[in-house]
Amino acid sequence: MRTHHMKLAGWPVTGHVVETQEDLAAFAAWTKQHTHFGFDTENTGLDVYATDFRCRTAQFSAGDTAWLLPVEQHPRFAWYTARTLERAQRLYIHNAPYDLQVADRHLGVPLETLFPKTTDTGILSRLVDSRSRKEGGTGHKLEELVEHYVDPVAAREIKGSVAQICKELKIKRDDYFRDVPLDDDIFQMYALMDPILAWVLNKTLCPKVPASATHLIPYEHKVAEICTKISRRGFQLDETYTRELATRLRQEETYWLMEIETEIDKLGFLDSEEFNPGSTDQVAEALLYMGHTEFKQTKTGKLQVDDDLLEHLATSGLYFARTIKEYKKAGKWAGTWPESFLTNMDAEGRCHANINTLQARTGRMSITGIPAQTLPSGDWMVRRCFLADEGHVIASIDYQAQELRMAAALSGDERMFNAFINGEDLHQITADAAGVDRKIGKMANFLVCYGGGWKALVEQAKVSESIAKRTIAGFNKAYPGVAALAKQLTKEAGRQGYITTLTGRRLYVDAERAYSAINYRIQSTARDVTARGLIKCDKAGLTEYLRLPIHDEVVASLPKANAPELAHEIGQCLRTQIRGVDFITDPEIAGRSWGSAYGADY
DNA sequence: TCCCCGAGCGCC
DNA sequence: AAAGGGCGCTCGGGGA
Repeated sequence: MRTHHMKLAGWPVTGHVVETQEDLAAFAAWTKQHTHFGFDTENTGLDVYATDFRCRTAQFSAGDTAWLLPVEQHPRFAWYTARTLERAQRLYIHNAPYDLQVADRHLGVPLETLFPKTTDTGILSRLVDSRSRKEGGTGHKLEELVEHYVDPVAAREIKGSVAQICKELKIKRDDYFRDVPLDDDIFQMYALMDPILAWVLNKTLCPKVPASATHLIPYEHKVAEICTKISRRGFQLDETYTRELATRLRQEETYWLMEIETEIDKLGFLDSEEFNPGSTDQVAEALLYMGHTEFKQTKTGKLQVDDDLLEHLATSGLYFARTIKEYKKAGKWAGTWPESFLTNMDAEGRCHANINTLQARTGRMSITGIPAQTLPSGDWMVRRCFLADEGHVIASIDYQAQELRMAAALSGDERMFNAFINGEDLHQITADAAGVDRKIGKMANFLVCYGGGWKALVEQAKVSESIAKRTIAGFNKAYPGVAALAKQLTKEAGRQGYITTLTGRRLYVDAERAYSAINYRIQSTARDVTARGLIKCDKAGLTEYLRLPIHDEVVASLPKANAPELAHEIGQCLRTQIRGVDFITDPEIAGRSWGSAYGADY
């Protein structure tokens, strides 16, 4: 057994390392004295479902003492880890979905056993302040939180120690954790400190959760548990189709690259070998040479070359603009979607999206790994990559106008409220109030909920300044309650620096953008509508069918035979009422692939 | 060489 | 009066 003596915020902390099987007796004796543990694992990587993933070590803490077990060295170390996890009454973990998926898949202790007794300090920190470092918050990484709340020096030393070694050895951080020998002192101290920090952060953060939000603590843990179960199940990839799609897009990219070279050669002023069509700067330069001078500027003063401009130039006959547009699109699509799906796929051909249940500053979820929330919806070719399970079909259950209904519920605006009750066309109402097309009325409706003004409408709807002003004024006339709410929340945000949502969540609002407050309240409360729906689905035993939550929509894989009933049941679970406004859902059943919900045959 | 940022674009 | 909100990912480019 090896023992490390360390310091945290001036206090001594002790870390013990199990080195041989004989050391296990001392570890077991220690665990018998405690019921609550900080917990953490070190592993070969971040993708728990990768075929070469291994759990390397497990660490427990109680108060100022921690233990490390070299799980990868002997099954008995893994066995003791699993028994300790099962026996614990309470676990404190930073970013529990990760470590609990490790325990589930690699230590044989299911999520269902551990999540109900876990406190995730990541969740606590987001309830205290949802903002990232960049947005002026504390951030949510372990090191960031420790630096802010516990001990800046220790935070820097811990983080710095590994960073420095990586620099010396000229390796990446990921490689270090995969390859470092488990008897390395620096590694051991780093690993031992983490569960101690989780323990300390729990103590520190709990009392800082605003009173209005304390009831969200168990709720957010339930939401995280459900989403972790969804991640664990994964979404079946159609590997053959996905490979073909990736290949085809790369071929298109190559074709357009050759077309670009031809165009550049024709010009004769640039070397086509040197020209990089992926560089916005160089494309702008080429366009200048071609005599186009009508550029907008980006906020750093560069010439703006976006889709709008290229499309405009292409339709007015400039083939070069077309080639750039198509080249960029093919490459971007290949790399962002099918190729990334194939990289993320596990041995059974399933993709495990990483669902961050409280990622956005409004509490909205985000999905990383496979960027499932950003798949093109105007075209089925990318969504076609994902399949319902064998014998299943895809179902999509989404809320009807979730955010606009939330605007009605939160503002209590009579006209908007009645429009939903009577099934009137909200977009037409705005349009009529301003004397514009329905399409523009619709844009204005969303824009106001996003805190936007007439200038944004000019950009988006391509209308004149006066029409845009008239439309926004029309909205305010049609729905005065929404305008009043926006004003009231802006004032509230300016006065106290934050707003509180209907569910009690505290959201800080930047003083210089206080007008965002209404959007924050709408978006955040809408997020909670979906999250509460997920909890109802879980209680009804439907989680095994869920594949992805996407803001105001849930995607599911349902057994073909009773897909309609199950889709209806999910829809009923998601449905809710707020202040008399009904949040109704549209269950839709498609075919085997997700693409079939967007027009694909299969 | 690595890391961070801006620009651009996909979604709700 | 005016103010478009929230994400993730890719690439190129500049600085360390």
